[in-house]
Amino acid sequence: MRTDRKDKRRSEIESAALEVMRQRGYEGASMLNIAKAAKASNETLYRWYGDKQRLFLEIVKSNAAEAEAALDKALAAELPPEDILEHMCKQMLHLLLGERAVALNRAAASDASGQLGGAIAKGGRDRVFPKIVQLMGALREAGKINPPSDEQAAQWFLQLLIGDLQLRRIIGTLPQPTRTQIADHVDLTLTAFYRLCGPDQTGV
Amino acid sequence: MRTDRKDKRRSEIESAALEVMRQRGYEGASMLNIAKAAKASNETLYRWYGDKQRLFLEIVKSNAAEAEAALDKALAAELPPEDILEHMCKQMLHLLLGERAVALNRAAASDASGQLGGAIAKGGRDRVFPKIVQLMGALREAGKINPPSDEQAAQWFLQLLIGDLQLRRIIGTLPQPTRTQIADHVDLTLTAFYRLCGPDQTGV
DNA sequence: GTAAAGGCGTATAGATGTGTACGATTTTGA
DNA sequence: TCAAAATCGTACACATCTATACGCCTTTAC
Repeated sequence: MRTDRKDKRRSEIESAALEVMRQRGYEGASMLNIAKAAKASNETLYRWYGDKQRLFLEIVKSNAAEAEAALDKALAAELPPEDILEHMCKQMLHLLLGERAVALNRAAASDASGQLGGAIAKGGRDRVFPKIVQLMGALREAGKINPPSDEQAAQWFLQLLIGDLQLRRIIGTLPQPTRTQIADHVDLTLTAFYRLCGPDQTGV
Repeated sequence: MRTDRKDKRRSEIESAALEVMRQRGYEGASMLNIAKAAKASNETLYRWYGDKQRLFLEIVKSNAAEAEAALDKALAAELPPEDILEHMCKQMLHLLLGERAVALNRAAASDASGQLGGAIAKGGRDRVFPKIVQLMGALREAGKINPPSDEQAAQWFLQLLIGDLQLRRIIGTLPQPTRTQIADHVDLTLTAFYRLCGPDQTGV
């Protein structure tokens, strides 16, 4: 199989895995079910991935790579930092509350070994947080915020942005938000964030 | 079996179920494994609960009842509302980041039907949120905060308090916090919260 | 063009889970 | 005390999953 065809096949299989997982949960996403859904042989799945855990590990990794690229693109834009922040808010909410991330987090919650969770953290929060700290530094230097520290600002920002939304998505009590809902939530978040970290704070 | 013995047995079985779930995940927590751990017969488990999902539904319900009672007790204390708030912070963090709640949320994340998640929300957030709104009202009347609305204050409060801590616990990348860590986080949360909603806000 | 490699579909052995059944033992209730 | 009910331990039929194997067919490499 040529490299590009093989890459395409891998991504098809991984999409199928996520789709089965979405419909039947991590438990129901057996290698057999995934193979059927992808019209692949389970022998191929075992040859390529070894076992179910490593299959999902691969998915986590490629998902993290995509997400990081999207964020980097937003961060590299030639815009004032407050516009970048707003843009990043929307992107992160779409990413974190979308079907893929939700499915992967569910898989991680189902995985008693903690390997999937570790991979998600390593490819996700651990990579993203420093970038947000940097962005906070840029905002501070632009006089937009005046937080106790950039790290503290980043932490508050993330808490206000995500809060328990992701968890509620994962346990299935919150539907995927529409673009409008995301925009509204971003407005609220930014209002609160600038109120909390704005430069016009008394007693800082 | 006398009622009190039966209640005790039920709670033993439910504890065993959570312990097996903690060690082997929702997938590994089969009725057989739970029965072995509880030294019960699987016939008894099926007679009492019907199936695995309903077993965990029962656990969710009894856990929610306990949690609500604890919160009510804190809320009913004869203290100024800001002391009640601080007390409630600690209690909620202990509750939400403790082994029981984490295990149940993992189970809900593994449950494709969404029933467990629904039960958790119904017994948890849906009940707790109005109480926090009420507490926010008391804080506002006491002149401690001046938020856009009590609901908004409650939402910001919850976001600042919990943020992504619960999710990180659930995917296994955050250990159970110590009492000291919880106290520190409560301090930070309250600082941020009063900064965000305090009465000395400009431009409210 | 042809041989090698690899995927597909199916088959398989072994392990495990679900839900039920049944005798032996214990507990309950009168 | 004694009969009824319930639990325990074990067994069972049935289904499913894991991981591997093999023949068939397509794709790749030379």
